[in-house]
Amino acid sequence: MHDVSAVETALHGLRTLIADGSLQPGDRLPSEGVLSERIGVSRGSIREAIRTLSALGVVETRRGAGTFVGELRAADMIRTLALTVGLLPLESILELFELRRVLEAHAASLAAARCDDAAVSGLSTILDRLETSTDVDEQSALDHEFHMAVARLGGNESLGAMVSVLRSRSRAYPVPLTDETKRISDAGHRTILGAVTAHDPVAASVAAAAHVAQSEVWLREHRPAPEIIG
Amino acid sequence: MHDVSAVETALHGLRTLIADGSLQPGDRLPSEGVLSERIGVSRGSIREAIRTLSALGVVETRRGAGTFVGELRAADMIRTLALTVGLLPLESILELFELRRVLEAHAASLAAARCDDAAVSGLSTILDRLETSTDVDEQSALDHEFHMAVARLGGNESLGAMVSVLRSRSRAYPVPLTDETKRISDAGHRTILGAVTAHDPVAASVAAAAHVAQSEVWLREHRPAPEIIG
DNA sequence: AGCGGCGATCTGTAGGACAGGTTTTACCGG
DNA sequence: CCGGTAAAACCTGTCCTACAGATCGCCGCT
Repeated sequence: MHDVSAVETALHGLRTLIADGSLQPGDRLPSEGVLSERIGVSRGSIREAIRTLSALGVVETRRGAGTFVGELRAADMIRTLALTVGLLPLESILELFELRRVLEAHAASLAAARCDDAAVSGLSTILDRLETSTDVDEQSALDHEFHMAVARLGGNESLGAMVSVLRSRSRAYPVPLTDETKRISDAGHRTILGAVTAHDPVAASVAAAAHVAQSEVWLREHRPAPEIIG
Repeated sequence: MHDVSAVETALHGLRTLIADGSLQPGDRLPSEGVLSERIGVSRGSIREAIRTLSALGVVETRRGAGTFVGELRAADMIRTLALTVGLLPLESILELFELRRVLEAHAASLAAARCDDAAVSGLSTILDRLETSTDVDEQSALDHEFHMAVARLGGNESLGAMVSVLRSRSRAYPVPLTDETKRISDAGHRTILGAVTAHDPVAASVAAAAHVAQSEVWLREHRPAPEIIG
């Protein structure tokens, strides 16, 4: 056994404080100075350990106030992937389409089972705006909004977060929107909405899977160059 | 707009270097000293930015040698969630069971479509050992091994990584294994293997979903206290 | 009691110093 | 010319000090 580095020691110490219940969600961590003294490593090492936990969504730091344990919700941690998914090459994105297809299909089926009239009305409004929009960026935003609304209707926050992460990167590889593709895309949205409105989970699932698969086909055909996303 | 912090500046700089292709997977980053001078922030801030990317699986550091861009594979980044999932409370785990059910079911259907005789033989061997084992830890390990083997058979590395992450935490909330539960669990495994062997994707999917759902039911019934996992 | 200000505390950042690794270079013997 | 070894250059890991800027809390004043 090689000896453990100072940052690893700090990380282990912090993780244990949270895992054993000493620190509950929302609690403030001891100050960096105190932690430094208690764990026996320098303040810099403590900070690096906190950075690690912060990157993973476990804690969040407020300057001047302190570092606080996060809510420890699965969705928060899944969302931390968004930053890194933005760096993936096209091949990896295509690999992730399989997850996206499965999860969006499931979310659509849940939405069909659970949605109410207000939700249907909201979805319909989004599609109205999307179909009449002429601005590409707006179309992309509305498309994302529609799919996220469907995913949220499923009622599982982690599922929504996962879909959001998977979708975020696809937008970095823009498929050129011709009249033809937009027509097909719009029709796909209406099919999903129709199945959700009819409370038909199977139809909704199939429609969502088909819609995602269609996007994947376009992406494989065009293989656009990546755009850097802030 | 408040001004951007030094670490954020460093993070943005590093992220851009990777996103715009200046740094390819496997490449070595400029040394911390050089980055510090080039980006215009202190070495400490550079290190914190690198820690962030390291925590997310984007780069990896080797002492004395340098920091290198990772392979930028989706599976690697998904795996970084394992550390944080280990801190989630039971409620979050139950929420994640929905994802697990959907993804494992899909993985099983893929496995059924794609597996060969050697794979079936390997899976069967695992179950043989699992069914005759009397050691709880060994049973847990073999159970995990079986499910991961099935997930890998799906051929999608990201899917396997996701299933692995989702499963890793469940093991921290151990359901007491009675003769009854073990019998049901073993039968579930055999059902999955049978469907996979028969190349019946639908049956495999249903069997896997049922198996995961059964685990969820047990977990909801017993609600065991968490065990801290190293 | 309410309020304002001031001090204590905390994070953010910079810079220097050194230990302990790794890689490259230069030198020397064959 | 080649191989091997030792030194030098380089890099990350860690600690220390110092100070700026933000935030919080206490105390005294009205």
